[in-house]
Amino acid sequence: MAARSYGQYCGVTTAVELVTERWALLIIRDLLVGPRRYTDLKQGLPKIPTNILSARLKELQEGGVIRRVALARCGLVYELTDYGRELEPIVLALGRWGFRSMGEPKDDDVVTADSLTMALRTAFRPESASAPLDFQIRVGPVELRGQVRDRELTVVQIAPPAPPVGGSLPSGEAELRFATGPGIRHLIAGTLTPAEAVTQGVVTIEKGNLKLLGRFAELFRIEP
Amino acid sequence: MAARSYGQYCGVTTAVELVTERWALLIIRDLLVGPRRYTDLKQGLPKIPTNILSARLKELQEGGVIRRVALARCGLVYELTDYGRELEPIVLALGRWGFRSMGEPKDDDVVTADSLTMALRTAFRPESASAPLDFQIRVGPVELRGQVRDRELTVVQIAPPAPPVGGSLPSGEAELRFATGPGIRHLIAGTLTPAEAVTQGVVTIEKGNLKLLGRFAELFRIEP
DNA sequence: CCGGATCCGAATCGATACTG
DNA sequence: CAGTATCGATTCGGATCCGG
Repeated sequence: MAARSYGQYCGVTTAVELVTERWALLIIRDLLVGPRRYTDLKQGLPKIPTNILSARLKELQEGGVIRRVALARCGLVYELTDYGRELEPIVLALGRWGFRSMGEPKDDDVVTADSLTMALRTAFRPESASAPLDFQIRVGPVELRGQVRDRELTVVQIAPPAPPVGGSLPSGEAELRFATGPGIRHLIAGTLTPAEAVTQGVVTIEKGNLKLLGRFAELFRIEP
Repeated sequence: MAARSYGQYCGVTTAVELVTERWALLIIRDLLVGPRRYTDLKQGLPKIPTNILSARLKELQEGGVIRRVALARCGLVYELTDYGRELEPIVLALGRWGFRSMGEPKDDDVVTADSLTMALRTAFRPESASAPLDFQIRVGPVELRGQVRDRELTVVQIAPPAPPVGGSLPSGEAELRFATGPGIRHLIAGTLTPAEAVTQGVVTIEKGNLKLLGRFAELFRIEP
């Protein structure tokens, strides 16, 4: 199992050995949203083979990046250690960087709740978040509730059938609710105005108006 | 060749597909120091198979991360594109993060000029660099000249036999010159004082004094 | 259903040899 | 110098199976 060594004594190399093996950073991405059980991770990473998931979880534990915790009569969860959580700015920066290389999605590409949550976090610009905003975004079956307060973003995942586990839904209704798809990236990139996004069907406003969508587009942006 | 897809439409996933395949980030690390020819990369990454180096260089070009440039009658070099250079803060952050997990070096671990250059960059703290410093550090056969001016660090590699290619050596002599080994990480981590490092043989001062080594230790630090 | 372990074919990687 | 070619060693992917 021991990762084949790169044979260098160097911090970058050590980090690379710890977290860049196949699937490892995506596991970390999902754990940055919150603790997850084995099955959650498997669902959030539909294409990961179970033996690889097992192996990575084991390696990440040995590396001190994640921890396996038994919840009181609620099963097991994996969560990031403090050390692992320090990867957050790195993963967010990678997401921002990679965003600019996203082409069109392939046919079987999926958007998961965790990946969309992290995508919102990567695109969030605190410096533009002087005013609060409550919104709800839906991409396929994934629905998220976002709340911006005091230049901070909170995202809660809305489970399709049951109410959310753990965290409580922010009280009150979202001012803005919209459905969208892959084309949302043009709004985030600034290559489509909110008005264009709506007229071209990239975004469908279910509640609220263009002005609120404009606020959203100011808050979440990754420029080239 | 085609990297097996992770099947997710997400910026983090895109970045992971572009730069986390085996050896890719180490190639990028070395190119962050400067343009390198194929043979330079091969020497700086002694354990990389040549077919993998070829494959990665090809993939990174296709991803727009690096570029292949023909130098006027001087052969070919690979260099980062502007897009690729934006990975610099990410690689530096990864190096800082990984530093804290570096144990003792394995027997066949090497320290290369490029890895040591980047290590200095990862550990450099501009906020502590109010005063200038000229130093020269040697680890095994690798010798580097560092210059701190206006809270900025410049590192030049000193080739063992011939004078450095391209950049010119900073004029004047270094105030501080020392030889060291893997144990230097204890000085960087702050778990060894400069005095202890010298008395324990971790650092051998060849020119300058303990006070100057103390300045070095303030400038280059990664705390737990 | 949760949390994996096992097995096996396919793809990738590593080491070496070789070439324009 | 700048890579290709080859081939055995590893790892990955997909499916199945198992204990609680």
